Amino acid sequence: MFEHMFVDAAILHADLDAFYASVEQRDHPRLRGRPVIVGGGVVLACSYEAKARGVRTAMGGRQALRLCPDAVVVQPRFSEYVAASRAVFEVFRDTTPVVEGISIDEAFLDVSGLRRIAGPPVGIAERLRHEVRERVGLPITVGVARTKFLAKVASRVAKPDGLLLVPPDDELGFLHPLPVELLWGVGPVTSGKLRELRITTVGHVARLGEAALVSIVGEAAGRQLHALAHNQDHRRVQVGRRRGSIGAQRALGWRPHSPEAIDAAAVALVDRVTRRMRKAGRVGRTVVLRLRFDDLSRATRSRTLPRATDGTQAILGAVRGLLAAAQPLIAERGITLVGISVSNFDQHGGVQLELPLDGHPPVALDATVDAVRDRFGTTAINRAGLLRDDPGLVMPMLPD
DNA sequence: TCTGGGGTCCTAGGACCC
DNA sequence: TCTGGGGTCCTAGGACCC
Repeated sequence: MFEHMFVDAAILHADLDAFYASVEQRDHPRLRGRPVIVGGGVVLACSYEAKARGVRTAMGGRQALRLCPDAVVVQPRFSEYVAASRAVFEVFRDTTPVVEGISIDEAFLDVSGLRRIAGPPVGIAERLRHEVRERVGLPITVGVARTKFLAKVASRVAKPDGLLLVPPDDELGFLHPLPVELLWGVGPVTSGKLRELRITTVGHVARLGEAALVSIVGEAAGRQLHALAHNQDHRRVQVGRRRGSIGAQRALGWRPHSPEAIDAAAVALVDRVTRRMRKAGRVGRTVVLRLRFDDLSRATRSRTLPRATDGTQAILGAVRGLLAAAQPLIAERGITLVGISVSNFDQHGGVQLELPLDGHPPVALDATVDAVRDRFGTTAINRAGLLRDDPGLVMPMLPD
């Protein structure tokens, strides 16, 4: 009985292929079939024709053109990408209400409950790919599996423009031969550590004890790697997760910068971030200043305010204080990038529900709370309170 | 003319509290 | 003379992800 529930679980990981570059190829037929690089100074995205020549995201534009001299370089059009993303997410939500967006071009979909009305998951995935192609004109790869992790790995293996089901009866057979780099949380550093120890496949990781892994990569990462390598992943697809920070940054280039120029950049960043906060209805307490220097070293300086705010002046004040404190560092190393972010969000800038008491039995209240959780994430509501003197019921959104 | 612009999560030490 | 156990919050840094 219980087993049955897990066997039936079906998760889709849907991931647009070379997203920005595909939008450009869609909108400009002359780019189709050609190596396309989006972004000049640095490669923001590249088409599969460019990838085949060794071009990679985040690569310097110079190096990219050396590898692929006939590439077409186009300037990014972010508003077009946002519009395309919205259209794709509409297709996702037409497929199932349980959609967890991961980024502009990627989401998990839980289709477990849809078998009766929509058929087996692979069919749903096929139709999803078809719909995205028809309605938005973009190629998308879908991984289908019983867990998030397997679905994500499947889409990576199936790229580009593919579909792959991890058969529930041979998950380990699929997983263990794969390179360790496909495990979540294994980047260049961890990969290096593991490869030095001749641990190159997921199967090798699975043969290690948890304690050994923890001693190599640390507590949390070690536990996670151990679990994933043993195909344990109980995370659910979460609807409506809210982000925990809002930030902006700007590269300044290599020439020296006067304090006034740095301050002007900071003012612009604070303005951008606080506008986004007000639009999103978020107020935050922790302000982080991020710096990068001539020698590529980095530093962060942070300050936590006594109360949450989205006010330009309050946050600018904090940023200026942090900048002043970092002045010796800036003078010594030379600054090439400045960024800020605000986190530690309070919720009462967000959502407040007021319900009349009359005719609202606890069941209706629960349903409302669940609806808000679905919309704003499971941590959006942490306490519900009854205010006696108030004509209605007020549920403040409090932090954990 | 050597690297963008977003984010998440974890670790570790210090201050402080019970 | 010698040192427990548990917790929270803040700061700084780092790894990783898209």
